[in-house]
Amino acid sequence: MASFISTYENKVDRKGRVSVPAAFRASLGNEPYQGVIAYQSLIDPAIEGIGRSTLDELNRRRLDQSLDGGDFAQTLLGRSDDGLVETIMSLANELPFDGEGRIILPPRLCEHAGIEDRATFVGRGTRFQIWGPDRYAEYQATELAALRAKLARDGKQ
Amino acid sequence: MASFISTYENKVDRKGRVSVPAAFRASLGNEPYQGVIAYQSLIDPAIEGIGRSTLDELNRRRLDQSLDGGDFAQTLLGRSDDGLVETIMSLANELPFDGEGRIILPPRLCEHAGIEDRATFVGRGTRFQIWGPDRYAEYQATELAALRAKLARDGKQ
DNA sequence: TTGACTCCCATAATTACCCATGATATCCCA
DNA sequence: TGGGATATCATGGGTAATTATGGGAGTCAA
Repeated sequence: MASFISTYENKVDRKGRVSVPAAFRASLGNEPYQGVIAYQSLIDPAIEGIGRSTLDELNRRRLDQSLDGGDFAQTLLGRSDDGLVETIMSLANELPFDGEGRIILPPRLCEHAGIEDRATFVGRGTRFQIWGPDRYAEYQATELAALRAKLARDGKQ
Repeated sequence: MASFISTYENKVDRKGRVSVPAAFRASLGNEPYQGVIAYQSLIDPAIEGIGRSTLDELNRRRLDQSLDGGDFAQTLLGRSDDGLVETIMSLANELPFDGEGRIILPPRLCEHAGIEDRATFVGRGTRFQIWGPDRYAEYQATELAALRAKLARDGKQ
């Protein structure tokens, strides 16, 4: 089970390459395919990252579900739900590691996240995110303040 | 498990050929038959695509289901459901790859999807779609807006 | 012959693979 | 415990392979 924790800031070089933090790579472990799946967050101005095996498992279960359920029309025409999974699939990119554990961030994703020459990798447990460093600093400050306020409120009751 | 992800826009040349994105071809993997199964979507103005093995798996399960039910007439004469799957089978085309991984889109399908000189391949996980680029841009914008609205609503609760 | 299609080759751009470096962290042994 | 030797990591650049795309020669049927 992949567990992504901590935060790392790495450089994006002229070819658009970034090193995925070694700890994250280790967390992806012995997956036969070496790389990550990345897609734009629909909530934050950031990139979401997961392991390839997580994606395959998700698709396998979806296919089994429709076939086992005898819902063959769904297998052929899709749209089992609100379309969230299918939309993510269309937005997702397969980013293989090079020999040094780097990936190339597609321009579309960099634009969405406001990433230029530096990228912040943020562990989120089962997934991770990639942010533009400035935006992330700002976001994190807000997030922490909100959480502290919430805890203070709950503590008083 | 074949996982079709990401979105690619490729040219349709004068002979009607389009390159199937290399990532999709890799996803079809070592299937003995090199090519794709394509049929018109009954929901979207687009072409649906799956691998040969997915089609075979689907039909095998349909056969199992009717045989297990002891409904041999159905096995031989058909019409197990509302006819939807059987209609799709009649609409489906087997499109082989040429040496460079291209396919030729049948005129009927191009018409249905509004494809002329460019085609957008959209990964949908277990299947993929082929759209006319303009129509897809429009469709995706709507789809994303709806999802964001839904996520924002759910988040507030 | 005229199309329609398949196979083969050419090319430009992009991407993957290889090796090199400095910095940091880790190990090992006195 | 100290300090040199050894890995590991992030980073940079050059070269080879792959991809998307275009066109021509050959094949088959009408």
